[in-house]
Amino acid sequence: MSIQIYNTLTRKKEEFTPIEPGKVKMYVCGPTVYNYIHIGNARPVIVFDTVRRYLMFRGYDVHYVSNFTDVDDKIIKAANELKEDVHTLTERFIQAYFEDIAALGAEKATLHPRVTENIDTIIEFIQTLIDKGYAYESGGDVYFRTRRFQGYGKLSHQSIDELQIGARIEVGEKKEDPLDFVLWKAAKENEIKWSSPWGDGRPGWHIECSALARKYLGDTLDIHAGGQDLAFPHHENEIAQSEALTGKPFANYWMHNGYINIDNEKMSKSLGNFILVHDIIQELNPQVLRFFMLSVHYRHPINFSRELVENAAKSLERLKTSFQNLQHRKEISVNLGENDEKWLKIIQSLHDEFVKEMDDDFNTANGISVLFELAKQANYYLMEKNSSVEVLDAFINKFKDFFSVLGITIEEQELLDEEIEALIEQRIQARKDRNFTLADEIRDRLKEQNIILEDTPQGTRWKRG
RNA sequence: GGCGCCAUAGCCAAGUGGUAAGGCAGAGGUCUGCAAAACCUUUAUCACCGGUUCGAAUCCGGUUGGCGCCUCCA
Repeated sequence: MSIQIYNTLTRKKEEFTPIEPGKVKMYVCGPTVYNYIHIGNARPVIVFDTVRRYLMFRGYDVHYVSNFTDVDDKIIKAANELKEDVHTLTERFIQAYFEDIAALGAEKATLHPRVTENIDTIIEFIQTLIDKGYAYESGGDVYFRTRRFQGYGKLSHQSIDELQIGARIEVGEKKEDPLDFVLWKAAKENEIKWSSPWGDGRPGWHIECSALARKYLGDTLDIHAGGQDLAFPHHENEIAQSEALTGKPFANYWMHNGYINIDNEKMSKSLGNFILVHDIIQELNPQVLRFFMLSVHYRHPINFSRELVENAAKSLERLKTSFQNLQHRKEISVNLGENDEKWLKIIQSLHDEFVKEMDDDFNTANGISVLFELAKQANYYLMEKNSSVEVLDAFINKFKDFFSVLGITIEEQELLDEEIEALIEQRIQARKDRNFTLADEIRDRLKEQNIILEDTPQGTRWKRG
């Protein structure tokens, strides 16, 4: 079996074959760092981190590059408003970005190149496009000659003439054609700038990804990913730039995640309904947010509301409870399992099922349902009188495997302090003495300290509430 | 106008030709000193109309209702 990926380019699921066996070159468009990321930004972070984790789980060596756009109009505007210099501002939000994605359980990319640290590469890229006749300088700006590139529109499946109708034509236009887009922008007064063959200025919006992807991953990527809204024009323009330059396919597989809606409306700056990750994780477990996002297929829209997230939290709780109960049982179990073979077989079949679901275009929703099946089987197993360490470990490790692919952390239970241990012992004795009044009193007291006790045929177990 | 998406139980959500996964919530039950956790039972002819097929939630056509991109945006 092999991994199937839905490719925006062909609008089909295709078998995934990397350029170099065993190695995946993956590029994900990163944030423009002028503010904290919002939960819409968080979706590709979570989704493609999971894709990466799964590819690694399947044995691939994944080279994952994600850029920082650390200079552009919005950044300059924000810096002016805050009376902060551009670099200080972007550095601040880059650090915030790392904190946010860490909370969301996303690993850092293999590389996080910044635009401002790669100006030379970008200038060189632009110059080559000019030399090849794909770009031209005009009044200090440089533009890409869109119509010159055969195949423009192939990603978004738009014909160039239809695009022409929608294209905005600005007053004082310096373009030869409204479809042309800027590669290099001449600096206005008092703006951050770099010198170039075309005068002082800075890179345009789309060029960085083409230049950085090529510099760090080569002419052709295995996977290029980003939000659906980037497909046009951003990714379309990237293809034009890169393929005009190299004459090779820019990326073999294009992946796009769906939007997040708030109360069934698109989250957008103009509607003012966006939620910052930085804020929401103050009141909401970021792991729950991640689980919530993975419970819907990545290409489908997802609706965000407190109610739905709470629902996700309860679902996740069921899995964690099952996992914790396995661990508790292991602490007090005797190695006496009778049907080990049968249980190990069940676990193996669930593993196979998980792989099958995830192989199918990273269907995390179904992957999670396999986790629930694992929990169900684990709960059945815990109903048995005897249990073996081997089977318990097999369950525990399978939970860990699956959670690790999804990027969900199951924190180990912190040990109890001696005082509480003593109380639990005291209660066990009280129950033996059938002194239930005292037993219940102790249980209530511990509950106030957020320690929940549960009595099972194998003994008393505890968990934090 | 062009390109495209969605409509599945009270809620969320898989499933893209063989007779509806999973979770949450609800109801009833089992276990338990009580509780908790768990387990069992229970809740859908898949927006509507027509067609293709031995057979469709799944394919085709149409209708209705949502929505996205085409312009900075994950």
